[in-house]
Amino acid sequence: MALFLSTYVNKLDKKGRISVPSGFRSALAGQSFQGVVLFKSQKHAALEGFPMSYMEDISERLDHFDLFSDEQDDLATTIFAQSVQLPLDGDGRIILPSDLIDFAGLGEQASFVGLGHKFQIWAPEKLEARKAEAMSAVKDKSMTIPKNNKADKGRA
Amino acid sequence: MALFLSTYVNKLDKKGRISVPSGFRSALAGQSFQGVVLFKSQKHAALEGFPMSYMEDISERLDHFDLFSDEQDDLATTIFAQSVQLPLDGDGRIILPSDLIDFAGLGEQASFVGLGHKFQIWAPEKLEARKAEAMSAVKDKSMTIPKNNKADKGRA
DNA sequence: TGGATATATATGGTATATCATGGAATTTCA
DNA sequence: TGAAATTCCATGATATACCATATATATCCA
Repeated sequence: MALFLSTYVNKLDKKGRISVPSGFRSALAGQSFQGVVLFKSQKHAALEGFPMSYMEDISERLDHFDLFSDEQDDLATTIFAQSVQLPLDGDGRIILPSDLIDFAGLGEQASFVGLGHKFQIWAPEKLEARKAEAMSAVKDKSMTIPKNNKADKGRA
Repeated sequence: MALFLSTYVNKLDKKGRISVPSGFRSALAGQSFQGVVLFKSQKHAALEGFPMSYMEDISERLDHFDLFSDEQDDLATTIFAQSVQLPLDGDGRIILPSDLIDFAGLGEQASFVGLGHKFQIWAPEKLEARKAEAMSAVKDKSMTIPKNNKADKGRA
């Protein structure tokens, strides 16, 4: 599997430890860094999750700005400074830092939400509201998915 | 790890000694010079930090200016002439020169801020405001991350 | 088809290694 | 020979690796 798909609810233990769903782990196969990168969502009380390769990609793209430019500085501070790198332990778990647990309002459980090349982590209660909201937005605005532009294929 | 990620707060002792976060040290693995290069930021009361290999990259960028042009001369003087090379000691620490400590306004603690290929060192109090500023700038100006231009690949 | 056995995943607990930090000892250089 | 810088060592806190169990899923054989 190359994509993060569907939703899984797993338990968070006292030490902040939680299993990454097996399907998500296989999406990470072949990565140089066996683990995930997380940061606080700008829009929701949730965490954004990426594979390391995606962060490296972002870093390269930021190099297209002038060094020390406002854009490079602001974007890098917003993205990289706030992100944490969490390695998988031998059993496929990660340890969530307590400030991220607080930010997302996680209790005994957390939902892993697959979103293709990235995923999110939510408190299960809050996720329900979010899903309803997303579905009604798609419906009301009759949203559709754009054509795939082949010329663009290199980077999603 | 190939990138400088997240923010770590470490202690500065009386001799100006401070631990480089372990994650940052592994980003330096494989470098010919085991240590970092620091210089004063032009925009902030903070220090800019790079691995030695990246300084060569900066040097290449300066080659885009004409030799002996004002720009090249000024930038080179600002960056290269001011930078200090700090080796890691046996325990992964560096010693900050006192003028850099004063410039950044560091007290008992200092924050290492990961920004991808580079990092910054801040007084923790000042960093909070900076992060808020960066986040609102990204939001207000609707900054986005440029697509990766493959034609550019040779030099990022 | 049914039962039994294997495989993989999620989860809980414990032992071990690493890291950050403070201080002392030794070296270097003026 | 004195001051500064570098190296070395000790320690508590924290994070990492390890092991054990349970639950579910898949496989195999009779």
